[in-house]
Amino acid sequence: MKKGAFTCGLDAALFVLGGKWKPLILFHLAHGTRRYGELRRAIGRVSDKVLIQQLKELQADGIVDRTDFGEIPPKVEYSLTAFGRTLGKALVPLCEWGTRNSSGVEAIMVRRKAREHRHAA
Amino acid sequence: MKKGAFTCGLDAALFVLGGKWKPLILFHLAHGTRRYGELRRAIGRVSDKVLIQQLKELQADGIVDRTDFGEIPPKVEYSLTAFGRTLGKALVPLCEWGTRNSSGVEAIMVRRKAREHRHAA
DNA sequence: CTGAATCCTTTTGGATACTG
DNA sequence: CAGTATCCAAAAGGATTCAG
Repeated sequence: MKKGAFTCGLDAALFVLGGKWKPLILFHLAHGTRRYGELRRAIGRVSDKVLIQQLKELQADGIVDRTDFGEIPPKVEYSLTAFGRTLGKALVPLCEWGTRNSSGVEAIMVRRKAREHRHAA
Repeated sequence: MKKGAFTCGLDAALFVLGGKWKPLILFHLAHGTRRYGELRRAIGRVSDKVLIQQLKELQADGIVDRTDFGEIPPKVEYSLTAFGRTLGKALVPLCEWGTRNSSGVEAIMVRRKAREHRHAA
């Protein structure tokens, strides 16, 4: 490894869970194994394409496990690998921060939308 | 507040630091006040436009403070607000995860590039 | 039910040149 | 030094449709 690819560990972590829905996937799988449709409904408004794509990446990256029961009708379960669980744990404080400051963050969201709106005018 | 805008705190936190360089900005400012050019050099390969844009958002969101000394030549300093520091702290475990698993993450990066390359062929 | 394939829109980031 | 303005390329996400 000739060069440090990342300036800090944060970069490395964010590189792994870059993708709009990955953190949410981690969050839901941290609570247990989920079937595909189950996961999709839990996350809500996300397209199959994107969900599948991100699940595949997480799988290729060794974060999630995919178990295909090879049956008809199809049944596939997703869960976290041991590695994935360590990442999930590192995510907890951030999750707690968001929970503690949820009202503050929602205020931020409102202000951002207001700014965008002004800019659109 | 009729609806929970976020399914979990994680979403809220990620909403705030969404943007390629924001985590890195947090990281560098967590170690102290920085002048604009200083920050830019610390981060490395980032354009003025994007850095300024993200700094402005972080400022509008109450994460960073901007102090313009109103002098010639221009001198502007950036630092974290108290709120920003709490977010910085929540980021630490993730940073540590990345550091502990840096080699693993670099391996992931290599494999991803290999996949992209294969796909390009 | 799980997922692949295609097309399309939006968003994001970057290069460059210019200003007080 | 610390930005601003414009233009542009790339990537990411989403809608829809189809298949085993």
